[in-house]
Amino acid sequence: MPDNLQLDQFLCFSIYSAEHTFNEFYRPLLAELGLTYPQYLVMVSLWSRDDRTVREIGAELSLESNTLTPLLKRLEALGLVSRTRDAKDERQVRIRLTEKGRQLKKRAEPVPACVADALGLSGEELEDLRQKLLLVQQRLKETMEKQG
Amino acid sequence: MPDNLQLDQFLCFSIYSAEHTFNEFYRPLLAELGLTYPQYLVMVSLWSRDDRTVREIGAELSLESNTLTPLLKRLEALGLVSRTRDAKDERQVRIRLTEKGRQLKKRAEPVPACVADALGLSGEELEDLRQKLLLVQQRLKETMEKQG
DNA sequence: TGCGATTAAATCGTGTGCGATATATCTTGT
DNA sequence: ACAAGATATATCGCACACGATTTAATCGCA
Repeated sequence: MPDNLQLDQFLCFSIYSAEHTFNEFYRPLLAELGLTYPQYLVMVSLWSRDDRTVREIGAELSLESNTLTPLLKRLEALGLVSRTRDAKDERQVRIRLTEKGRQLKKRAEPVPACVADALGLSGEELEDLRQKLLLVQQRLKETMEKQG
Repeated sequence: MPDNLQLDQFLCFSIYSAEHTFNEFYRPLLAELGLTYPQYLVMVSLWSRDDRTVREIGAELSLESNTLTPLLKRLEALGLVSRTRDAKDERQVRIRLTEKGRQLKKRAEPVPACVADALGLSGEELEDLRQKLLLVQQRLKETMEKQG
C-alpha cells in the first residue's frame, strides 16, 4: 500500500534540510567574522541601509523583537552596532552601525562569491529557484490568511 | 556602485525565509497533534520504519544525539515512543512507537494534503523544486568536503 | 587476552525562534 | 486635557540546533 507520509516526498523537508546545510556551509565563513548566520543577516541588512528601527529590521527578516532584541544586544556587545531610543518616538530603538560594524563589511564582501562558487549555478537558475521559493511562501501565506 | 550584499539576492535567505513560513504554516496543524515540526519529522520517520536507533533516525533527519536525545525524551513523555537500550549492543537506544504513537498516524494523514492544497503546485513542479534543492545541498556538501 | 581506538548516546553551554505577556510611549476621540 | 486603544520594544519560558565534551560499550589487533 502506498504511503504518502514519506519524508523524502516532503517539500518542507527539502527546505528544512537545505536550510541546515546552508547554515553548516556558512558557519566557518562567518566564524571568521565572529558572527552567527542570523547576526550576519542583520549586518547585511544594516550594510544596505543603516540607522533603522528594530521593527524595520524585523520586517525585512521576518523576525520580531523577542528574537531580535537579544540578538541586537549581542551585536552591541561585539561593538558592531549601537542601540539608542529614538528622541522623536521613545518607543522605538534605532540600530546604527559603529565604525567597527562598517569596517566588517569589507571582510564580509567575499562571502557571497564563496557560496556562488560552491553552488555553481547560473544567475538564471538561481533567480528561478528564488522565484519558486517566493511563490511557495506566497501560497502558504495566502492560505494562512484565508483560514485565519 | 552595485552592492552584491543584498538580502533579496541571497538564495540562502530565500531558503531561510521559506523554512520559517513552512514552520508557521505547519504549527497550527501540528498543534492539533500535540507535536512541534521536528517532532513531527521524527514521527513520520518512525511511521515509515519503526524500531530504529537514535543514530539511524539522526542519519535520516541530519540531526545528532545532542538534538535528538532531548526531543525523543519529550516524545517519550508524551507516550508516543519508548526508548530502550539494545540488548545486543548496549550503546544503542532503540526507539519504538507505542500504540498511542501508531494511532497518531491516522490523525496525521490529512496533513500532507493540506500543504499540497496550499501550494497548488503540480507533482512535476514539486519534484523539480525538490531536485533543485537537493542539488544545492549536494554542491554545498561537496565543497565542504573538498575544503575540509 | 587485553588495551587502545572507535562508536553511540548523553550532557553542557550558547544562540536562535516564537507564543504569550509586560512595560512604556504615542495616538485618537471626545 | 485625558482615558482608551494602539504601537514598539523587552521579558519569559520552552523547544530546537549544534560545537564540544563525557560516559559507556564494543571492536580490533597485537
